[in-house]
Amino acid sequence: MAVNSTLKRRSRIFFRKSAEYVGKNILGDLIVVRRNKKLLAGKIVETESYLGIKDDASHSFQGKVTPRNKITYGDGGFIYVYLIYGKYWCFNIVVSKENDPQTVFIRAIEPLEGINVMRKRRGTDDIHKLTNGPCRWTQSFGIDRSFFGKDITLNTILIVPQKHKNFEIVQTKRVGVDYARNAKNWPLRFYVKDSLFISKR
DNA sequence: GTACAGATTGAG
DNA sequence: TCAATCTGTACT
Repeated sequence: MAVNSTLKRRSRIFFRKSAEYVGKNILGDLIVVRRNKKLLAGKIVETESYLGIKDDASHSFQGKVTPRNKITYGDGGFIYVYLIYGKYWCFNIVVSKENDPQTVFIRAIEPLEGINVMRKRRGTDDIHKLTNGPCRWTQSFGIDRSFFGKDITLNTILIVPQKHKNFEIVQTKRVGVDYARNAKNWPLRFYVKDSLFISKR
């Protein structure tokens, strides 16, 4: 995979679908980041969907708007990153259409290219600990506030669709949202069955 | 201006 | 099991 090549990628039309649809259908796809002549790539193996206004685990529950989450009310296909615990970056793709603030949270990746860069950034050689968590893979891929608002259909960061997906999808409740009253048990976490690269629990 | 929670991680 | 670490948000 060359740094400057044109890659087939998921389009605006795809990201205007629902969070459940996108969350399930990007499993097995590749995520590619190309910056500073470096190419990093991996297979998406775990996602969660957040349904927005009706979802009390979502940052935009009941139509709440803040400077931080405003972008989730915009068009699908843009990136929403936020800092958590003062040190980690969480990565989301805004999906659906304007004024419907649904998001897809990417929780884990299987590393494919740029593995030595990832090892250096993470400070470990263990390939299973580079990208098996929502803030671990962002660290490996160098995702930070500079990605906020980026268009995921352009060239810096993009999703490459894969045709042949020979795996089963496991669907469970989401991680770390027990504070949600109604939505905490909604089955909106999706992962590739038997993948060695999903987050623990 | 102050207070405080947090879609996690890593050490113990 | 539990503290790190600091921004965004809500409050005075």
